[in-house]
Amino acid sequence: MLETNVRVRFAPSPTGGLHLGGVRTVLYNYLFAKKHGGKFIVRIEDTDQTRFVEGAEQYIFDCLKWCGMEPDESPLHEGMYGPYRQSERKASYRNYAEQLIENGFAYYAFDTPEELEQMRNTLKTEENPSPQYDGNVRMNMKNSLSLPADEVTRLLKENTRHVIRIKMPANETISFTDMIHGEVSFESSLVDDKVLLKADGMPTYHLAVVVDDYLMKITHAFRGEEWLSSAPVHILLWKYLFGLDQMPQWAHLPLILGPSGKLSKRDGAKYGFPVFAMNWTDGKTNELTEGFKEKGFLPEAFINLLAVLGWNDGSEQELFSMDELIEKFSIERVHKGGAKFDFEKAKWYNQEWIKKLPATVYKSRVKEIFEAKDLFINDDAHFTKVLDLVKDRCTLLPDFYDQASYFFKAPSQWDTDAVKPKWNESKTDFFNEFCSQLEKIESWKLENIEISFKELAAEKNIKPGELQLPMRIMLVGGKFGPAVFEIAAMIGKTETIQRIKKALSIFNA
RNA sequence: GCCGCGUUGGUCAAGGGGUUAAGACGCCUCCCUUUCACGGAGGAAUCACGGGUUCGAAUCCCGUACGUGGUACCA
Repeated sequence: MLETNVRVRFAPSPTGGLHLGGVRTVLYNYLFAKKHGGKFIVRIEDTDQTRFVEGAEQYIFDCLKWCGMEPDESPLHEGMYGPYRQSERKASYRNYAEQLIENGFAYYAFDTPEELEQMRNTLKTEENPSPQYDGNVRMNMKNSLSLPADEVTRLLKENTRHVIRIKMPANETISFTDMIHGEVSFESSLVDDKVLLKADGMPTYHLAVVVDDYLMKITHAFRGEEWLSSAPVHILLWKYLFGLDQMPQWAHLPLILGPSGKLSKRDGAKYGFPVFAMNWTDGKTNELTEGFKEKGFLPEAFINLLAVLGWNDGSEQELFSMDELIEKFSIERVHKGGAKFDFEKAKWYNQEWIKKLPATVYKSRVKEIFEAKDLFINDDAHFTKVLDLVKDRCTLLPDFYDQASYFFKAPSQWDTDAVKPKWNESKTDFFNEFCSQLEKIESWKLENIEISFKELAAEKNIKPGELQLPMRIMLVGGKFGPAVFEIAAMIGKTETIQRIKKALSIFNA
């Protein structure tokens, strides 16, 4: 393998949100490039103006940035092989298409959309619901193969709308070696004469990938498995245009599936999990599709869970940082079969990464969540301490609000059902006296509070355990959170006493 | 319909002729903790089916079923 000049590319069309499968395709490209000291290129495939969506390109770059996968070359950082948007390379494609015609590998086709539809309708049968424009029908259509030469010249001269189609050979077995699937082969007679250049002069994907991969010196082409069926067209184009020896090595990545079949935006709404990397709002319908970021995922976790959805290094390791992935990734170990996305497991990865990373890494994001709920933080160091204290209990970033807001704000509701059944006067008495004891503590530390609490409990002959739960409810409002004395130590003397007194009045009301 | 690709517990998966068929998520039980988690110890649950080949098949071959992608002047 040529390690020195590996060049891979991610080639999205700017038509909407970036979903799981897309991010994983980027990731595998990125990992492969970094592992081999190569370049990771992003090329925007915007050859279909009808599907162009405002803002979609910027959105893609935002997602890549959030994930920590910055391209070496892209429309934003042009390298030596620009431009990096296919719409801006329009001029270069036609020559290649015409070169194919000259060599007998392609032809002009003048059929109108209506004529194409008519052909499909008349040829359609139950056994063949979607007839192709292929070797069987092309001589009955309007193209430079079926029409007399002078007629073709005339049509061309009159600027008749036309496309250029590849002429699939009659009986040829087209095969290639996929880095994941191994040897894959197709019969040329079963593949249709795909359009290469559209009537508006734009190339289709088929022509554009081949030409651009060549021009951009792409060495390895990784893409979703949905492309496997059209691979024979690409192989042929490489053979006709640049030579098979120049062709990149292909890898067709397995699909990521949803709970019931293929993963769709709908699944997200239906099962309550994100499918896009980041929030995406459809410009036309104004419909918002939630992203992993906004759901409260850490990019480290998102990358990790995507990496192992269809790949593993053969060991028992489950948690990988980006650097470890770069070190250990190998395209050959990518699975052949599609994998069903499991949100429960995805959450587990996030929880693991929250535990693993120091709170300083994600503190600003948690702070934003707090602020969105009108809880403002002024002491950052203290905030970090609190987050580190409660992070074992959080799976998604918004969980921090439930797990930590009471450190900054006294509870306004109390789980009285948890205390009332066993509440009595002697306990009221205890807590009243405990408050006076607390007043006397000079060094407000966890141990001192706990000692004071236990000594008083012994004196009053009450089991400390029976008092801890009420105390917890007093301080946090519910049955959750870290050790009570830890909480008391954290919120301070005055606040602790205030909360106990307030709760006492509620419990005894 | 045709073509391509796939198929190890519910999910992600290791293993690729001889294994008690790893591990993880989820689920259940117990321990820790008089909160909730974390952590720890256990448990239930699997080689899609049918034929071959072989002393021996989850592993190799062939069928079938199922899933998935393509079958556009979309990518």
